[in-house]
Amino acid sequence: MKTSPAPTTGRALAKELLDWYDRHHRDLPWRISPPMAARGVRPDPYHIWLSEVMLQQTTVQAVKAYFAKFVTRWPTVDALAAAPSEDVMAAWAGLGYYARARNLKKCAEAVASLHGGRFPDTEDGLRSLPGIGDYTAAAVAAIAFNRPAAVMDGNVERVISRLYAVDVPLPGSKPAMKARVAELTPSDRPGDFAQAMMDLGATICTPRRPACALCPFRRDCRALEGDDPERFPVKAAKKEKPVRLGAAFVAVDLDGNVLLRRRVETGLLGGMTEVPTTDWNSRKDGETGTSAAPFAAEWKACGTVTHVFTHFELRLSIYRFHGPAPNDVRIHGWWEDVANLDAQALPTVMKKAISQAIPEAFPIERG
DNA sequence: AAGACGTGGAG
DNA sequence: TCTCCAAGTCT
Repeated sequence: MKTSPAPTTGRALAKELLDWYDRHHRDLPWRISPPMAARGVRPDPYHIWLSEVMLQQTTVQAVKAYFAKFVTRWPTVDALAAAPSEDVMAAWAGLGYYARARNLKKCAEAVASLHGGRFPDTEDGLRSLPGIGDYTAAAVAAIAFNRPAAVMDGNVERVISRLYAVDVPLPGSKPAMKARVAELTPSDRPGDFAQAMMDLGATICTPRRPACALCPFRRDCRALEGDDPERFPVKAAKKEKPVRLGAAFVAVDLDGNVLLRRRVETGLLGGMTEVPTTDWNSRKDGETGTSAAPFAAEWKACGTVTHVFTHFELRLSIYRFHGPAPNDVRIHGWWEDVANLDAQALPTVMKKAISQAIPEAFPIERG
């Protein structure tokens, strides 16, 4: 039988965590580490904002290369604001959730034109910008501007739900948990506290097999006391993914150009580039045929591509055409040199479709 | 307020 | 193979 943990004040918990962070923080490209911060070095709000948007529902590992690419190409928010949208979308291609890229551009333009190139330094000011929600507003306010904002992301939800053994399922428990975070957040180093909570969730208080023996909260954690930390956070059950079917048409002309189109600005893969496809629906496989092709020709079936999106699974039948480019008025879009496909705003599912039809199109990415 | 919205890595 | 999920936001 375990004894109850000694009652620990929020202030003491915060100190435990910050001490842990000083020794075990991760070094990340956009982060000013505690030793540097102690010398008065401050983070670049542009870097913090850019990284936070990229990190929404995305792993640190995936973000690193994109972050480096963006800050090299667009070193300031003004530079990003001045960039063509197509360039930004192409640079974002592969990272997913493309509304983030559209809003990134809009936000940069707003900061450049409405705020003279400087980010607002309050939660409310940040929250009003495109693509900045509760989490990102609090994170940028705390990390970039040292405001005592309560930062709660998936990591913090996990840490808090375990620390207090929260039985109410997410997302219903969110407001109560955010109140807990607000209690704990110190006025002294709120940015480091937020980053420490997230590092703790990412490296110690992990979804599976948490390393509780190494946790600065191990003496205070109600979930550990109950002996089953993995039970938290409690979440609502998720639905199963429907399957949708469609066909994609990869046309290559005699000069080695591929027919591409731009998708509409909103919705799935909005504003990104694609090869012509049918609608994606639940009709039986093979029913589509080539009647929906962008032009009448000898389309050759060359297999299928499966791609899993967040809320459905897509099975695309791939068709290939090679021959003279038809002069067909129904074709909207453009013919792009195969050698130039890497510079296009092609989402992963479209790269898969093109690779299936013409394997030499993306030689480096073939595995 | 519940569903739309991508992708790739880990176990 | 398959399930989960990673620093959420918008409508």
